[in-house]
Amino acid sequence: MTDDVVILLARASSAALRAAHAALEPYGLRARHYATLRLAAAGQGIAQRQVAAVLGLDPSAVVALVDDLEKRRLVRRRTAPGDRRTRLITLTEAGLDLVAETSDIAQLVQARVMANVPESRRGEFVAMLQLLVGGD
Amino acid sequence: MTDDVVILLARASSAALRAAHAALEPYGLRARHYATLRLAAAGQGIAQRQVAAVLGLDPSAVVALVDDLEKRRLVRRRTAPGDRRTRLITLTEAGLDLVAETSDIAQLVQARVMANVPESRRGEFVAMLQLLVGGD
DNA sequence: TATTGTTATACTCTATAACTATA
DNA sequence: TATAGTTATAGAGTATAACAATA
Repeated sequence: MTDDVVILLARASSAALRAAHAALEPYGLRARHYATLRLAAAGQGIAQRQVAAVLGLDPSAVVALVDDLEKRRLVRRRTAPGDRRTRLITLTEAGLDLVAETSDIAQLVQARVMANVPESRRGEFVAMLQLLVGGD
Repeated sequence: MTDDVVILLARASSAALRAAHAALEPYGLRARHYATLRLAAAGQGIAQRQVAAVLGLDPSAVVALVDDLEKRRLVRRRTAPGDRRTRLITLTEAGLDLVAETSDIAQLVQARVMANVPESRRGEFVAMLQLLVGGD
């Protein structure tokens, strides 16, 4: 088994994405769409810039992402009060319903992705990943 | 900071790939090309199937990968003695030189990728990643 | 001047299926 | 029948630059 962390991360990430996509396929969602819905569900909506920062995407990729969700009437873009440049992504009724309906999927996928990591060490693993991607 | 392991792995992986590509750019190599050279450097060469398995790529992607390296005269395809279906990837003189010349890059990239993980815990982190991607 | 979002584009990567030659 | 490699192709993702509106 290789100990090259670049290769290991690439393999782990692609396996995790495959697991997420398999679980979300019945709902016609990709991992990043689902993550965006969950981000928008917390609080009063979220700016596209924040989605880009959290998911590690280019802002231009978030435009396409939100376009998809808007076409499916799962989210709406609202102009942020206080800064008219910023668009806040908020859930529609249908979006709220979908998030509620799929609330257990995120945990299921996490457990499946880390199935080979002893349960007692998963918190530790996630904490180290958080350190690695940056302390914000 | 999110604790979603799918998102964290995606971010970590893309950051690691960016670091690897930045370090390898002067040599005109991508991470997967460099990894393949190092795999071929160990032992009597490596079958394309093995490259696919180690790097987590589809075999058809490895064809393109090896084509690139062959065009640059860094590797050769040799028919495996004992199984004429299998092509063993072996380094040319130029390939050997390049691997020697860049022998410190892999370690440098690893250190850079895990810069925010305490040095004493990096071994642990890599071990958990190895568990996660599968016990082979 | 700097930031948010947008459009357009070129490039890379991924996934799949069909094919060959060998076993 | 099964496996290693190959070809072709469509779809998804990535990276970049330029632009409008707003701060």
